[in-house]
Amino acid sequence: MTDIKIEEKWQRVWQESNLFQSDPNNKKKVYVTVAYPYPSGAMHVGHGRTYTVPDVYARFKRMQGYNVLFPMGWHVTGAPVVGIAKRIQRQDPWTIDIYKNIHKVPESELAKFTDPEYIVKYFGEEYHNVMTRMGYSIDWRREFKTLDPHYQKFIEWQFRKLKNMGLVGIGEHPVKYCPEDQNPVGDHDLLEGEGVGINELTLIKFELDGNYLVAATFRPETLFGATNLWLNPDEDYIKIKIDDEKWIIAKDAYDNLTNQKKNIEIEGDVDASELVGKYVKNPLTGIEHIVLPASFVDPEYGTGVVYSVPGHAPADLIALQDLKKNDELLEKFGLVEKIETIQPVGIIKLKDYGEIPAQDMLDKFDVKHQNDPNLKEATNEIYKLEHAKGVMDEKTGDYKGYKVVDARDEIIQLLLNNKLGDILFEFAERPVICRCGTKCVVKILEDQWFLKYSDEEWKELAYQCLENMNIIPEEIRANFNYYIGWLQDWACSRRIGLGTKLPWNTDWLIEPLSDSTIYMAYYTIAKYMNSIDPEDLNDEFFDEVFLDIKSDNSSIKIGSELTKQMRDEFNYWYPLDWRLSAKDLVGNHLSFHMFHHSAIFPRDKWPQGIVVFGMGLLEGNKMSSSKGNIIMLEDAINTYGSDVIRLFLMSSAEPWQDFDWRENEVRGISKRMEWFFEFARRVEKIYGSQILIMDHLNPPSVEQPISKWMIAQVNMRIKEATEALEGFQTRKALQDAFFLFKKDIDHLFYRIEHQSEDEEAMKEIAEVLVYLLGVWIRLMVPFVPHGCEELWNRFGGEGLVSVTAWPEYFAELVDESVQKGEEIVHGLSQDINEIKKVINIKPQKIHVYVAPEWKWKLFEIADGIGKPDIGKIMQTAIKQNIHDNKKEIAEFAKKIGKEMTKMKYVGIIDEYSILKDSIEFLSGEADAEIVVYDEPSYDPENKSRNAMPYKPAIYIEG
RNA sequence: GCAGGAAUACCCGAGCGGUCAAAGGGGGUGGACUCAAGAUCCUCUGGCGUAGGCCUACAAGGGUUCGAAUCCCUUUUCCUGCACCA
Repeated sequence: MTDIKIEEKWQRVWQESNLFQSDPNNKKKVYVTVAYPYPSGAMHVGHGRTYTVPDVYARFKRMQGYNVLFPMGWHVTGAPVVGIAKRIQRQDPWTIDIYKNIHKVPESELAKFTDPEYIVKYFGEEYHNVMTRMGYSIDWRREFKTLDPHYQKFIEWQFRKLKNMGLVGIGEHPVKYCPEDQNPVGDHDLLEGEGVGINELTLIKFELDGNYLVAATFRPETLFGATNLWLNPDEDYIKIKIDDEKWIIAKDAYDNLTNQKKNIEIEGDVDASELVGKYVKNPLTGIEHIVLPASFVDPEYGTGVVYSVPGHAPADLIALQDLKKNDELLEKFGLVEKIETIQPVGIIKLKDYGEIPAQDMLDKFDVKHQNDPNLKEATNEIYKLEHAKGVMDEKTGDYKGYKVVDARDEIIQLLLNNKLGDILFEFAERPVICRCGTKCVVKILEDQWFLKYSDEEWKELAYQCLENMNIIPEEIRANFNYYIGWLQDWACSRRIGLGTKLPWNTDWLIEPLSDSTIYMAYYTIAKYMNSIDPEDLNDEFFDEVFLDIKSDNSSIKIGSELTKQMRDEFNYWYPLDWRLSAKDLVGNHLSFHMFHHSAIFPRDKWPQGIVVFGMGLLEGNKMSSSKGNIIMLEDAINTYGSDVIRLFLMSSAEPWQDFDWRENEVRGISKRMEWFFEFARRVEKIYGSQILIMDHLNPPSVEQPISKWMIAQVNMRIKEATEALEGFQTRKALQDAFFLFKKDIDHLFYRIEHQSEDEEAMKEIAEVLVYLLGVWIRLMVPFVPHGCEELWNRFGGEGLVSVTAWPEYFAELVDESVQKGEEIVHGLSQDINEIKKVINIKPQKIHVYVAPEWKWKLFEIADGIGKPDIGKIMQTAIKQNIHDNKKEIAEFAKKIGKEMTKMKYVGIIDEYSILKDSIEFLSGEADAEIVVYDEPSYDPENKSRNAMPYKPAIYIEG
């Protein structure tokens, strides 16, 4: 690893020389941002990856000569730390344990964590420190917190703007809610019921003596097939007064209802048994239905009142059948005669099913009784089928021929318009339990403010924004398209948490995903804010800076010179070139990013590109701080040094893929990096005197094939790595710039081992090595900045390598025939070894024959034809009269048919001299004398006929 | 359920019509070096083979093509998101 002292030294040098403070100038700019962190805990290695990627890119672009802006801020708005502070306050052992042992917060600091703002301040500073220790090239002058008053002015401006454009609305909204905490809850607040959705049920009012038995249903269209109501006589029911109506519902259903309806009062208990046997009126058909007892009715679900459609609901049908068999119960409620007349009614036609589809489902799933577990599946199946394919039949009057979905929508409207029904929200699954242990309910929040992402014109702008963006990886584009279409109105106001107040209604806070959509614009002027009174930041000011909207000078309180400077700076950096964020933010943050930019800014300021991150794993398992399955970045730095961590994180997966932190592989990377530094020492030794790297930035001119080969490889690696980095492919870039580069060098050393005493040859090699070293240091700077800075300094590099030019790539040096030549030598050596292994003899002498000229010609002909068309190859060859022996041509042409597709033809190569040149190496490898022939003057077994271009023939003498 | 994506050798992963028995890393094997361990370097890591070859392979099945891990269809399995958590 790079010594931590050395890393710190360079970090100091960078900061002191203001290397990463970027201001507008004449150069071309690149502006890259990554999602600012929500600092509610310490930074772990997953965060390390997230912030290293933009740093690598920023460093790369800086070396290419761009003026690069890479800023950072802290997203401290939101509710989580409020909850954390509360839990710390009440000494919750689980929370205290995590903060003490996982986040390593000292006791004295922990005491202050009862203040949520202190928590984000504490971890904001910790992030800043760790980011500095990681060597990130951030312009810290632009650092801010989202609670800074200046930023809040910016957010207020943004929201007023959106509201004036008619893109903010007000309405009702159902949420998961904890009655104990009196707060909406998110998935992370739950002990149980994560990811459970909220369904919308229709309430149907069945009149009974001036009261209503109110049933909840997903399928109001089945009202036409209703035969009776179900109550559970074992449960408690109550009468409530709601507005002017009296409803009868289960007692357990009250909690949910009371959070969704206004003006509710409990009037008293109702004995369900007394209702059994009475008749209620169907609000849609006017038909009277009897109330019957059923044990399957769950008093907590819906209203605890169910209307029965035995024709289409398997549960109702089986319950009815059970009841008919239950003489005891029938006796008890005096239902014996009344029940006889109740028969299922089919009202929805379904292909391949009979008159009573519910019966078919009972049979299909073999449901035995109303508490049978298979019942749920039967219900789901028929629901899906009828929803998708069902058609209303003649018993449904006006709705005859309607598709189920359409009939349902119309019936809901009809019921609501005539006050015959209502809406109730309910969890799709239960239980949903808050961390405090309380059962959650669905609550309707009123006066909820929305961002109207459903607005068609706004969507259109977002689509256009997307269309002109670079998306990495490109496959994610389809997701964006989908999400932009799918997004509905987004509740953007909250009661709880830290944040900016809604400017027109200060009872509400702006929700955190909504206050972080265009803040990249704010970075461009953030460095000016120290000298500005936030109260002077009015809308006219922001309009002028960000939108070039001029207003009369009197309304802007900032000096016109300064205002202009900020406007120019914004116009210089914007549009944003790259936005980096996590994969799970595609459907919200990143999409909002496009929505808001496209609404507020003119087209030339719309964002240009997005890079999406994958997740982090630890030894194959998901990282999770709550489960303690996590490695803190600071600990990792102390163990390995930040260069190793950067190199590991960038090489183990591409940014958008999941990476896996494996201790074993991190150690492997550490060794590899050591090799890199060791290489520098080796070069120094071979070179023999002080290296002045500035004199070797360009490739030396060389004679030996192996030197030429090495220089070709280096330039190829430069090209590949550069292209990879342009597309944020850090892993591929490192494959080329590091792993394959190292392999090439290994090969070089291996190949020249035998000539280490040859002074003349080694002099040339030394030149090559010093050139290699200079290239390699520069290629590695974005990944391993500290170590490279140190090497650059040691070998007389001018200035800081962090701002030295990226290595140049010389296309003309990537000579395919040079590369092919080395491939031939290597391939020959492998072939010899393979034959040795197969024939199992100790060779005395190995004879090598290169292909005669006519074979090369034939190869060229075949290459020109392009297809393995033997006939055509033959014809052309004979016409050109390349060889006398037609039989040999035929034989060889056949061989070519097979071989030509297997190798890349790069033209004629002087194999003879290449092999001659490599005899020492080859005989060392084969452990035998090697003789190379351009004519087969000695060939007792006629092996020379096997010779092919790029594949010399071999004869091994035992 | 809806939407998007993925399936490659012991593991992670590259490859996206011929140069593929398939890059690179990890792990394993044998060897060099060493008193030894470690580190480092080299070899091998589907099967068979007394001449560089052959056979079987890239989830399964089918198809297009002179030729498919790569293109098309079907099936199976897995992952991610689905709204108020940033």
